[in-house]
Amino acid sequence: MRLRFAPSPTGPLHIGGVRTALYNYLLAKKHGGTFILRIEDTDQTRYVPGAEDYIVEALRWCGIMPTEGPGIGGKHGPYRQSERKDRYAQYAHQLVESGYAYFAFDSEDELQALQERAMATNQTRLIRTEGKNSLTLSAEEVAKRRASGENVVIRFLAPSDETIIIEDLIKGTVRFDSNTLDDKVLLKADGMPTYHMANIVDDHQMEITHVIRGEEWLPSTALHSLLYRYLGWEQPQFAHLPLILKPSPNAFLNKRNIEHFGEKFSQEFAKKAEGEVDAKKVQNLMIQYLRDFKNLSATLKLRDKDSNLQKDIKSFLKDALFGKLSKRDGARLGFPVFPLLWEGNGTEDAFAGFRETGFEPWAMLNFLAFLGWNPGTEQELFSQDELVEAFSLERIGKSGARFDFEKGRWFNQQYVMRMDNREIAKRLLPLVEAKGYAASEDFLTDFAGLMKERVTFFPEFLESAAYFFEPVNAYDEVTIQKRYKTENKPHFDAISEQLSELATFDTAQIESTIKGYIETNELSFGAIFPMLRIALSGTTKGPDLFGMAALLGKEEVLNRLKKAYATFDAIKNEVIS
RNA sequence: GGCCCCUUCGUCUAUCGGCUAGGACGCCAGGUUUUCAUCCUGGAAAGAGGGGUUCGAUUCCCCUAGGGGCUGCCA
Repeated sequence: MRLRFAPSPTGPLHIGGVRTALYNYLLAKKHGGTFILRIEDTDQTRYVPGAEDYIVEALRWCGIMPTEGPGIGGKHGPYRQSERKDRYAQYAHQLVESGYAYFAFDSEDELQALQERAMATNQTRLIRTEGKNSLTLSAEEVAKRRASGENVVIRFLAPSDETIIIEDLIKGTVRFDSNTLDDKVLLKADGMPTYHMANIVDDHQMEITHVIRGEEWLPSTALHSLLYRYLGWEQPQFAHLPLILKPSPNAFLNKRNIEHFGEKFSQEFAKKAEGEVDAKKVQNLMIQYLRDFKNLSATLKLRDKDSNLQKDIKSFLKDALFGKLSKRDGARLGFPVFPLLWEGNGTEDAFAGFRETGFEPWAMLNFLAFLGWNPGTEQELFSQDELVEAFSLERIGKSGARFDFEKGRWFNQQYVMRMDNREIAKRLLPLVEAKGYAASEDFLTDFAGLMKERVTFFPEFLESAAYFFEPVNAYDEVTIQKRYKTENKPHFDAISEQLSELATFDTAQIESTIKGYIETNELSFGAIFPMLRIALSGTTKGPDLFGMAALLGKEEVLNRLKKAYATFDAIKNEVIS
């Protein structure tokens, strides 16, 4: 079994691509097959420097590295299509010779006119019958045009009156009427193949047995199947994955934020619109539509009585709110749609990454795996090995799955909570150093034990518990004003005193000391605990008070208590005066 | 416009003709707890509509509607 992931280096690899790579990887791994990376860079105009490196780095971070690919090696290389350029032309010409393809010489303008007319009149063969090509021109003319080196492409000659049947491993039997197929370009004027040609040749030569790819390829699979047949090659098995869709609008739209989104969308609309637009009017209309967020798709339906502006706005909102998950959605909705940060050129082209957000790679993959697949059991958390074992194509669903970032958060939280404390400590070390803090691995291990149930993403360890690494710089004044009583000051001093006398400053000792003091003096926990907590951390939120104190250490605790009580009085006095 | 795919709670989904329609995220309520979080218990929440087939349809078929994709010398 040989499977390939074949992205195009036109930008960062997005999350849908990662899922496709994952499914390919899982299936290969499960059946002892080979997982191959192939770079589909046949469009020189869309090549983006750094994109290929990004793809490889992303796969590496995810832990789903191919065993054949560019920079990796393998017997079926090279693995960049630009480096296999020579291989494609001969097959395109072979198809011409065997009558399954033809030369075409149409100019860009002619072609566009033909395509528009074809669409308007539902004809699929206009380019063939009315264009300039080796079917309509004389042999001399064709020879002359080919010799002159003018704009020549090779087009597929779609057959008539055939039914093409694809047995898709996910979608089942899919039928196409060959009369609805148009004559796709196979070999471009620059000598490069199109995706269709390159993909067939490479999959054949690389002995790919299973093509697992996004559903957007399903319509062109009829063409691919025909190409295999006409070239006399056995075709691989196909499996077309359901798409990952944008989050449901009513998952993030609510009464409070429609103004915000109205403003955001109207700015985007203005940027896209040509000519002047009445910004205020656009924004108001958008908000009006958005207000009906519970049945937006009905609201956004175009009506005859709508003005052109209304229609434009509705179309814009429909594109922005429905359909395939796109790179823009991340910035719009505040979550990453790429595995790694992509810096690009300027802010418009920069995108956040799951890695930088603090995701564990396998948590992200576990989350992505469930977007379109499920094991049929109630298990949701899978180790890498378990997922390889459980995965199968049969359990991939047919319908598109909406991206739900909240669920993604939950997956990561589960991973963090289950992670070994020392493992967390090791991962925290570089983050700690980057912040300029000093902490040992042992300290961080205990710290992880205290904090991991309170954290969703790694950076939060340091953000929500910075007080373990630096002095408390702000106290929760509201709570102090409410709960702190100056007359309890002697008690706090006495607690400090008792703590200072502890020989072993551990969680149990600290707990029994403080609790013992409260009980013997008939105080309430509520009068003491919150104040101690604020004294040590500045906030009422946080891990177990005694564990926190133990980790901080006796000296630090006594210092913090001393400093805090002085400040508490000042805060309390401020309020009174 | 044409072609193709899809349709169970807000979201991800289970169900392969017998269903009081199950689970998870999120939400709400309660409990445990020194706070927060975790954890536990409970709750609201779904089979797009219409026809068939069948003793029986969420499950099979058809139509309609809705959603999605493709329709590029992009992949």
